[in-house]
Amino acid sequence: MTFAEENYLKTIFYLEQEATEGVSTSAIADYLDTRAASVSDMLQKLAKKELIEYKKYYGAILTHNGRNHAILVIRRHRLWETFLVEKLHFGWEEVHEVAEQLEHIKSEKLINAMDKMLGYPKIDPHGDPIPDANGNFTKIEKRLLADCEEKWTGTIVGVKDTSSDFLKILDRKQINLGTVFYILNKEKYDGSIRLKIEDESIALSQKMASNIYIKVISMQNSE
Amino acid sequence: MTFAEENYLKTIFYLEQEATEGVSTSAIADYLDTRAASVSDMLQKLAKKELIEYKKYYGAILTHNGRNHAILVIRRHRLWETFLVEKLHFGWEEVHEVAEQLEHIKSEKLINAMDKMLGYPKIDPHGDPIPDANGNFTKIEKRLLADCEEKWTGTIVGVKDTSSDFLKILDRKQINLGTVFYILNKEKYDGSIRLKIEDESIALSQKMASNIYIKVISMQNSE
DNA sequence: TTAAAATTTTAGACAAATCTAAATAAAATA
DNA sequence: TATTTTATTTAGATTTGTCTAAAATTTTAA
Repeated sequence: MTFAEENYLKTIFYLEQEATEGVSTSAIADYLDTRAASVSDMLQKLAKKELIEYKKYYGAILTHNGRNHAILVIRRHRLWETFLVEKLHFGWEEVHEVAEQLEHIKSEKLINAMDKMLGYPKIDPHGDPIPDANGNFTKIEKRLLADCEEKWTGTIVGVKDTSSDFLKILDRKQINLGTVFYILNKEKYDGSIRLKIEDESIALSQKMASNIYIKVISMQNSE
Repeated sequence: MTFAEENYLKTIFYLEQEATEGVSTSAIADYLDTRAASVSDMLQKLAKKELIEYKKYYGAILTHNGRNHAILVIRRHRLWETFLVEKLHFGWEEVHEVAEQLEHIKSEKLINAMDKMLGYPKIDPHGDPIPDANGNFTKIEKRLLADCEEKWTGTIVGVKDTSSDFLKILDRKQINLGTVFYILNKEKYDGSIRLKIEDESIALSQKMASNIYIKVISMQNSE
């Protein structure tokens, strides 16, 4: 399996989650910053290897084999990201480029040993789930912070309002991509929410909470 | 810089140490298990990039640039090997294949962080020196075990006599490539040597000691 | 429902790295 | 020194992954 093939499988896996039908040639081309013609060639190659099902002009979906391999590449990527942040103290922005290279290193023994060293983490520094050695992982749906309940634990994955004003407020409150929070309290009266982030208590209005995407880590009282 | 180019530079670096003149096409082809024609092509490419000096039918030598890059690749390789053995508890045989892949990961920050995490090691698990961030390393000369003294620590790097009979004896005594030993005692009378290997005491005749190449790790009493 | 626009595929080309087979140069030897 | 052997290079082909330009198909819209 070449680097290029692995990158295509990983991309198709991502895009499949949002697509209703097959993943289109142009969606892949956009994502990988390549030309539709190149994608078309590769899809036929992957289809011949039975890693995807592919009908011309219809798009691609992963086969059982293809999905397994895509999940393996994602497992490698997310474990390396975790290693870089936890053990080598890389910042959020710095990990992606390096993990894009490391995710193609072929050694089952290596990746399972990394997993063990890191204590079998379930979530990577961005809040995305890490597949285990059998390829199982809990799918985490992103939702608005405003739709969460008291005592949940989650991680910030994005914003709806991308205005500089809003981002500045988040910055000031130390809310970044990947920040893990615990919901101390949700006020029924006005929908305002109080979070605990790194042992500090932070208040957010309903309006702010409606503009922050999060992924739920736990819906139980983990304190 | 592609993987292939880096592998050629690394190979030329190794072979230069033994060659008197330029490194020959066929020596590189042998080492990389490839064809002379392929090597010839690549040498011209590397010469055009000013990574080697190359005269037809004469062989190659590294330029300043080429040498620096070769040393960087070797630094990466040996740091990864050290990581695999020290942190992930890989065996001697298992590290090489994986390190061959990892040595091509491009990130200065990554490799320097690994170096720091490992405590800036000077020698890899095979007893080979690890270049520092500036490319400096102490060249370790291989010598015969028979020419060593009491209380030295070293590592096995090769044999002079490659007969199956001799190798069987070494196997039985648990002496392998990479084995680290401490010289407990050297008998002046007959030149016989007693080693400590993994807390076991092993006796070798002068004849055997004259057929084993080692690298000195320490000439001080490290016990 | 037919014409225009957008998407997708095919055809042909290219760079990288390899190969085999043939040509050429260097080294060894008679 | 002339000839044979060995080593090296060149020529031409192949695979992988990409590209541009052109052809084919699907979608959109008049």
